[in-house]
Amino acid sequence: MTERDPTLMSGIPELVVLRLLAQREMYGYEIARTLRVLSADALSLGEGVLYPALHALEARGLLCSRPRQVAGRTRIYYQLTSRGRRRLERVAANWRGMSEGVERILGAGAHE
Amino acid sequence: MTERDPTLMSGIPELVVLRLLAQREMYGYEIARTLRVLSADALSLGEGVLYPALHALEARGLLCSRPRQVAGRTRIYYQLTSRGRRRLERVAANWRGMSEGVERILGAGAHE
DNA sequence: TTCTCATACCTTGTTGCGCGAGGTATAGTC
DNA sequence: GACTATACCTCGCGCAACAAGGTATGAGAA
Repeated sequence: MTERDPTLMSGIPELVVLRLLAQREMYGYEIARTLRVLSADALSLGEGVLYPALHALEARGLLCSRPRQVAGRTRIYYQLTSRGRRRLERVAANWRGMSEGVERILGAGAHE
Repeated sequence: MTERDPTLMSGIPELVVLRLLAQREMYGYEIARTLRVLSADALSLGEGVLYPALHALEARGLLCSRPRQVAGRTRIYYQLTSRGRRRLERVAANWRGMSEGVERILGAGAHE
């Protein structure tokens, strides 16, 4: 199955989740917290976004998970698969292209 | 009626259209062309995106339009209203926040 | 004890947006 | 007479983001 592109927009949850997990294994709640901290609240994925996203990503074979008991609580740790790593490169490149495009539009007209 | 935020994502068509029209009056086909050129094809809104977007923006009072006959063809020129101008500031600020957030995530981990 | 807060997971339903695929019409060129 | 560029439009699909809800544990305060 060929991986579809997010055509143009969005896919930010996918992008940032893949990016964080590219560094180290993390569990859902931790991802949410890290995202909030790193982005200074500019990016805060609600749990209604995050968890479904994680499940979808795993179903697509981009992540794999394993549960772990820590202090009586269940955490589900996710890590990137090799497919996930390749996917990250794609969506990151995509983001950059789009982002630069927008910046050019926003910056245009300086020569008025 | 209070203007809703695009919560987190997207709204790029709205953003770039408002931004272009902030500079000068333009018609739909011209907007599409300009977008393609300025962004070096990174941003190309299909007509199935652009025209509905223009209509929606006008319906929300952010644009106003006037038809003009040029060389036997009808062009519909759009320009920003003052509400549109205010809206542009909002969505542009929004974009920057979001964009910087993403960049921080993408750039994170350099200290590994 | 009970209350509340932080941790940690989850699902359901709605909505709106981006998009592809189509459709109309004129002007000019080959 | 066909083809391209200009110039507008609509319908309908799919999906992703979101809000709002739900479960359960552990720790500390009241």
